[in-house]
Amino acid sequence: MIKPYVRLAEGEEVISPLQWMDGDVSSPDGSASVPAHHYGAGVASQQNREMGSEDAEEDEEDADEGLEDENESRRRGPKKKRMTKARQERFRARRIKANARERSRMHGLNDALENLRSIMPCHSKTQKLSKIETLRLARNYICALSEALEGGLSTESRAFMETLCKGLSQPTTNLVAGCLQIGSGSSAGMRPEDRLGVRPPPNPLGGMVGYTSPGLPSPPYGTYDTAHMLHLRAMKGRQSENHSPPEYNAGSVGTPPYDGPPTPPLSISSNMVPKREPSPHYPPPPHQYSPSNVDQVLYQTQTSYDVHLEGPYDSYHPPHMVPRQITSVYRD
DNA sequence: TAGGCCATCTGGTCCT
DNA sequence: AGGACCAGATGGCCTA
Repeated sequence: MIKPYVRLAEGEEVISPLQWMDGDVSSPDGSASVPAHHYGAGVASQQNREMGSEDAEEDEEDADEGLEDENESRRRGPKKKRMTKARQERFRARRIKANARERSRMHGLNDALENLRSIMPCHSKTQKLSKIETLRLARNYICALSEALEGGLSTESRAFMETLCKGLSQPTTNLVAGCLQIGSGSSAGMRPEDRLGVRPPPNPLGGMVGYTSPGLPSPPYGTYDTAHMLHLRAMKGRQSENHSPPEYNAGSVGTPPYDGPPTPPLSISSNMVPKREPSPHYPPPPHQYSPSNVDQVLYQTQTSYDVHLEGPYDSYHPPHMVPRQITSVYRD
């Protein structure tokens, strides 16, 4: 199937769906006619409504003409300019340019997000964090590092991990936990391009082989929130040191207290321990590769989330979202 | 099939 | 007038 949205290479010409609709070109990728609606965004319908074919527009104009004249004397403000053909052309050209700019703006935004992903404590090219999770993790990372810098938190502590994982979906939490676990372990068997980038915090739990608990609470659903604990700790720290990160200053002006998404609490006891039969992807056949920490982490990430949630998934983070294409990590 | 994520188009608003 | 930014709408892709 043809992908309607393809990020163009530099210098590649952007073909507008407007041109497309006019039948100027066959399709963006040069292939045979792809329906205009493949450009999404209700483009076809919206365009028909707002710009549409010249004929449709002229007809509409004619139809509105009477009404306009009738109301013209009563209406305030500048007189609406008649949509001449020339104006339509200009409008169309402007719209096409604006679309291109918007595309490139969004690409720039995505590039920046990609840069952000690349410096996250858990970075993998094969398992991309979603935009929202990237931002949340970044925020947590900054907070965690701030606390570490200010001496209030060891990068090897559970609290660091908790701060890092606060408000993240469980799959992302698993991934982060797994990455931190790998940090002190070997990366044998990993492809360079797939290596999970592990930054400052080494294994927060002292290099345990079987990472069984990220140190997150496991209360009954809805009765406990790590944010509370962090908040309390921060409050306590502020009393003694008075230099908590802004986020934890309850009465601080500016950044409001962070209300994480309604992610169900995590289960300490079983968060990273698969409880069901191994997936067909793990352990791997010996002739393909030998199991490594990465495999275990990926396997755990794949298999743990659907058995450890104690409450309903929040609507933003169903368990399947974050570990995308995870099974393809070692496939050629 | 549902739901999340994503890219894109679009019109509105603000600014230069 | 035109560009940047934003949010809403829409439809495709992907996974469970």
